[in-house]
Amino acid sequence: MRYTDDHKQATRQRIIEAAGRRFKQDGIDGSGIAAVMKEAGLTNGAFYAHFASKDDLVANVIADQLRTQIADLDAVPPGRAGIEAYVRAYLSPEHRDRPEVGCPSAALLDEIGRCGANAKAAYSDGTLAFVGEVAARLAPEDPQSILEQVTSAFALMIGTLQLSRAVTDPALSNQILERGARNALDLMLPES
Amino acid sequence: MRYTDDHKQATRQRIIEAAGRRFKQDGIDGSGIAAVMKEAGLTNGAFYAHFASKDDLVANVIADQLRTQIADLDAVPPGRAGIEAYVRAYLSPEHRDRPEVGCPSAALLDEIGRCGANAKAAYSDGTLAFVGEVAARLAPEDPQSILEQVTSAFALMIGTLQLSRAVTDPALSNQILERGARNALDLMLPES
DNA sequence: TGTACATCAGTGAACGCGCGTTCACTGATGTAC
DNA sequence: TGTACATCAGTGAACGCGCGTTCACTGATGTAC
Repeated sequence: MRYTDDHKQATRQRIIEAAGRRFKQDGIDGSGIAAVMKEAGLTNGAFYAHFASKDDLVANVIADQLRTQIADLDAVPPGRAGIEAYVRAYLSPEHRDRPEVGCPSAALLDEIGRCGANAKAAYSDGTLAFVGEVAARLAPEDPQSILEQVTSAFALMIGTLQLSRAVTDPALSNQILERGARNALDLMLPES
Repeated sequence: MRYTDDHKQATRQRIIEAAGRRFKQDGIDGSGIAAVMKEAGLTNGAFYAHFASKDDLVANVIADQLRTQIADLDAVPPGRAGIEAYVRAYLSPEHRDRPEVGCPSAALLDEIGRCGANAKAAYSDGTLAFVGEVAARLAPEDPQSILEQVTSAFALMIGTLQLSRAVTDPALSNQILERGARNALDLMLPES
């Protein structure tokens, strides 16, 4: 082996993360291979040493994005208070204004719906794991009982963030976020 | 005038509607001018006699899509029963499986968030008018009182439909739709 | 320890193609006489 | 009523450009002796 064992893996991961940022900022269709590679500090030719095609990259980026989103839950304090803070941060003006470092679902969900089978499978698996993890934090003894409601609340959060990004009146945008947070929490934590 | 007064207007409208279908099916970035014009039964050269640019078309398509969505409310019976049927039709497998003739928000909202000011303004105005009309049907005496909640329920409906389109397991997809419909109705019609 | 070598991650130019846009032209139309 | 004409919606080829992808090459690396 000419290079250290994980040198190539590290480069690959760097490309995946750069692509994640670009995709979330400009859309999947709106981001070219050359731009992604430049953001990763490489030239376009190196791309095909790491991925079979752009579709292959897309599926890997989606899987990685959801893995990160799940890993970020580790920083959330256990119980309801933690989830409440998480929802408020998700539906905050800061998250709205920085899609490139935000939730992949809010930035890309309709485009993912038009992607190929691999990308959709990666999204499906990742999202199921994510809502499962949230449910486990809210009801450790029986996560299954609230899984559907957590999933539905997540759909509300995604739609709310997208709507807040598309609307031109800043006051209305903030109001949409606030109402969305209240409703998402009501769906997930009914007796609160 | 060589042609009838509204001949050119009719062609323009045909292009806008063809573009609406294509955009919702393949995305805005994923739909070329040539493909749109072909769907309208024309050749690409005629495009610039009707629109200044693709951006100009996009803004007009978004405005037209929301106008249609509002006009479609006329077919909805007044009162809660009508809205209930509307929500169930919106979150139905039929709507999920035919994005090209469905809701523009569900098909395109994250892409609209990345569009220019004109497109976002068209979306913003149209959506405000749409939720206003829904609120007027639910609370004719005081639509303002439920406007925020109707908007939030619409966000839930959009996110739910997008999620149902991205998920690969059909049973899960249907379950997401059903739960989303129940929750959307709970948000809009609290005492039902 | 020092040198020649094999490896292979990354370079950068090139491929055909479809994009958004432009433009010289066509030919069906309603009007003028 | 019939013919010549001006209008202009629509045609289709072409523009430069960036796309996804390919490939001959480079040069830094760890290994062998």
